[in-house]
Amino acid sequence: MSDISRNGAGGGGQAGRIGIGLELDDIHMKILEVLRENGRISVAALAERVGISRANAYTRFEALRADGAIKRFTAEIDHVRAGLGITALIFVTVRQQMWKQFRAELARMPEVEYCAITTGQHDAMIQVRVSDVAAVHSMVTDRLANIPAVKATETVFILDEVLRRPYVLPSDRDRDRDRSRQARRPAQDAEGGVPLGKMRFVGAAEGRAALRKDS
Amino acid sequence: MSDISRNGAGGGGQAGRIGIGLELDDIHMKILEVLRENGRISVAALAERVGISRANAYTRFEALRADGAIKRFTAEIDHVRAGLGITALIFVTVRQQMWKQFRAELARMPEVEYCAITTGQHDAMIQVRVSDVAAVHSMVTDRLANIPAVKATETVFILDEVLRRPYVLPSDRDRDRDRSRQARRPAQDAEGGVPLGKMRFVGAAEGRAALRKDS
DNA sequence: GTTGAAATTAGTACGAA
DNA sequence: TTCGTACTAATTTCAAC
Repeated sequence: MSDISRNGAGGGGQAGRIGIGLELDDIHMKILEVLRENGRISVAALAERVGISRANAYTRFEALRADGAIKRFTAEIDHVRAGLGITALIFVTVRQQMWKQFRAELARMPEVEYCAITTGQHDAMIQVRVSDVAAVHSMVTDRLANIPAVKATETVFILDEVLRRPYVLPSDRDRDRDRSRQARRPAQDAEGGVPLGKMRFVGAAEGRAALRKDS
Repeated sequence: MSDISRNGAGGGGQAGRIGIGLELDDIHMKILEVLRENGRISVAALAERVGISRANAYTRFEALRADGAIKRFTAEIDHVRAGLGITALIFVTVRQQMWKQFRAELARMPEVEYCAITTGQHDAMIQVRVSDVAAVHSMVTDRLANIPAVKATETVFILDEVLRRPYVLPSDRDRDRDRSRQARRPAQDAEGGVPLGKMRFVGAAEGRAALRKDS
């Protein structure tokens, strides 16, 4: 329930994969598509929606679960209704060689919903859900500041969550690419190249690349 | 499937709520707790785990769904296994009075998994999942840069996802507060106050507060 | 809000294509 | 592998308490 890095969920991609697992074909993808929208659908209904037999659906369903392609099923909760109306992002600069401690402390903070290690100015981004702004303040100044591993933080509040897709899959991209061929390419070609404003890519700070796994 | 702001998911809290809906008691919370960990559990098993009768569980389950406290059930997919090994965060500065266009364009980008409007230096943060780094580059320079509403972007890569909780609930905080009373308070009191390093809170830029809903 | 029994549906096993 | 079917177990609905 805490450390999901063993699933290779990080951006690196080459971490923690022993063997390929199963090859995912189009039908597997279709199954994932249905399941991400409706995690409680019965396997029978699932079979019908993707156009395979019930027995086949059970086999594939189990295979996807066993392989880890499906990590778990979950209910999406409305945080406001549940009493957690405030969401904040805290960008954390972590002292080198103290990641392990930082991760351990994170696990002890139930208000942390998500934490990712990033490139750029800061080392990690954590998303917290709390009941009021005071709780954010206390979270940052009392709890995070007390962790030796934490060098500095920067906090922003989330004013609105515009979009949350259950899970993005490659098939979405394909659909989009098809759309792009008809509608979007012309617009790009008309400009004769890639337009650029103030687009910044921010690389990793210092020698952090080697520290990815429990350093 | 796209705009979740009507659920009042934003940090503001006072947005979009017509009436209170149902009062959530401890048992409701327990149900949510179980369901966020195992979205496919049968209602019968759920009833047993929270210590109520099946009929009661069915009633409450339906009520939570109808009320919107449970927004949907979903399967968590391993993006790497599904072919999307790269995750990036793109911080976007949006031209004022063009939020509507920005949101519309977002909906057309299937690789965007999450988008939140934030306070601070940038106006929005979007999380994208793609198959390779080139796709991030093309996403930023070709697609985002082509949107007039986008003034500037800043991109960081996610190296590792340390933690993802299905959903944070207030009961977690309670449990934590109990733990704190025994273990954590002394440490704080011993220091005689709130310690402070380089902790920054970043407020909203310009006059963005008024623009929260479809401006 | 609970229990128990009927109706429905889900999950499993296995032979055939 | 996949499909179809028959079998068994479980879930959901609905009744009375």
